[in-house]
Amino acid sequence: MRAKRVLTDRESALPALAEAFREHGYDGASLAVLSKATGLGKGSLYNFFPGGKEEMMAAVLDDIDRWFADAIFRPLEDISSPAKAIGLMFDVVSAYFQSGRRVCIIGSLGLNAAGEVFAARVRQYFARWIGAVARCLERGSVPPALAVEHAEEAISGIQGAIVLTRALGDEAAFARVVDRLRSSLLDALDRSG
Amino acid sequence: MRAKRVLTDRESALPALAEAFREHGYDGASLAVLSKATGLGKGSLYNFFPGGKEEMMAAVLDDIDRWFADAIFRPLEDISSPAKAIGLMFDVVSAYFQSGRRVCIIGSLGLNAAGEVFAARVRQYFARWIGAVARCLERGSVPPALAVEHAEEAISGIQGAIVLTRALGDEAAFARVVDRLRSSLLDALDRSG
DNA sequence: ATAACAATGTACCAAGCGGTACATACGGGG
DNA sequence: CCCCGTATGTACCGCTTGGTACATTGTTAT
Repeated sequence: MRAKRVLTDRESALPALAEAFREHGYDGASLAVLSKATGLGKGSLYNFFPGGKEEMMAAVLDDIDRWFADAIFRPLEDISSPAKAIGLMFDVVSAYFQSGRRVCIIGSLGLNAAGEVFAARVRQYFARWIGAVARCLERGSVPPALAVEHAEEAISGIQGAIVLTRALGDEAAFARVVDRLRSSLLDALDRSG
Repeated sequence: MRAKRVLTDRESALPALAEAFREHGYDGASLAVLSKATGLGKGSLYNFFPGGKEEMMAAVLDDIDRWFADAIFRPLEDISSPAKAIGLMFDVVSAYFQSGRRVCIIGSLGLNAAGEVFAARVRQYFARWIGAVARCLERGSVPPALAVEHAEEAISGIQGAIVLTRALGDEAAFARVVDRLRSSLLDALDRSG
């Protein structure tokens, strides 16, 4: 049994790390915070992540990438009906961001200098997401240029909805904005299909 | 000459402080950063802002509030043509955020735990902005409920455009998203007027 | 039972943090 | 010209930071 020889592996610490980075940002998430969030001492943390904070954040980003690929990008390709795929995406995203209470780590990384180290990953995350949505719209006969524009509108709009919801402390605002985005994309599919 | 008796007053330090907070966030903007950004030593900084970092940020927020009231909210009320007022707002906002290169301090304050102290101001900033846009749309005969929804769409969309633009490092994305928002609001005015 | 090794807690480090104290430099009003 | 309050640089404070070192534990294979 080589695989499960350890009681705790770094994988199982990722969700707690992600939540800590989410709530405090990269700067604000001190090792004390990360230690309390995971229940792991500094010794264990540095055993699993020899590269320190930066490696922890990198692992969290990898985890998020994997999750998005599975839960968002792949369905956008696989589901035969583009309208259904888009609708599902908004549902899944709303749940993931807990109607805007939960911050998008990657989006907020791009906002200040602390995240510059991860700039390439941040860019790739958004580019992949926009690309996936645009390709899905194209499958629904939306012209390529218009598809990209709608995809940008959607991803940008979701990020804005998170900012607005956190600022107002009003989850209903998230629902309103996201529903409007959903309608806009579905309308585009209707008109083109 | 009572007014100009001092060589440097706290007012003149505000732009540099704002830029520092903008680029590094509240946590990331250490006193060393703020000192270098303003060219003032710690002595002077604490002479002007006895309350330390928190008072500096509060002063910056006051300054921003004042600027928005003058450059955004008042024109939204005063300009007789709602369509012109909305168009101007998007122009002014695009310039202010430098097509998305510049972060919205207040929006990003809401995103992590460091900004919790300022939660009330953050909420007020967004509520006022949405209110001003909504009232302007109502002046153009857009029904109240729809006006609020469009106003939310605009403010939320602008915040999202900033996030997206910073993430992609692509100012053109900001222009595309914001133009789309502008059209959406002007269309609503057209349909209702 | 024991050897080998991963996992962990603790002590420690230099550097940086926000903030304070204070002696000095400065400049306008008497 | 001097005086007094403001402005400023510097030294310093206690504390936290990210990170390291290491001795100890716990587990597993032999």
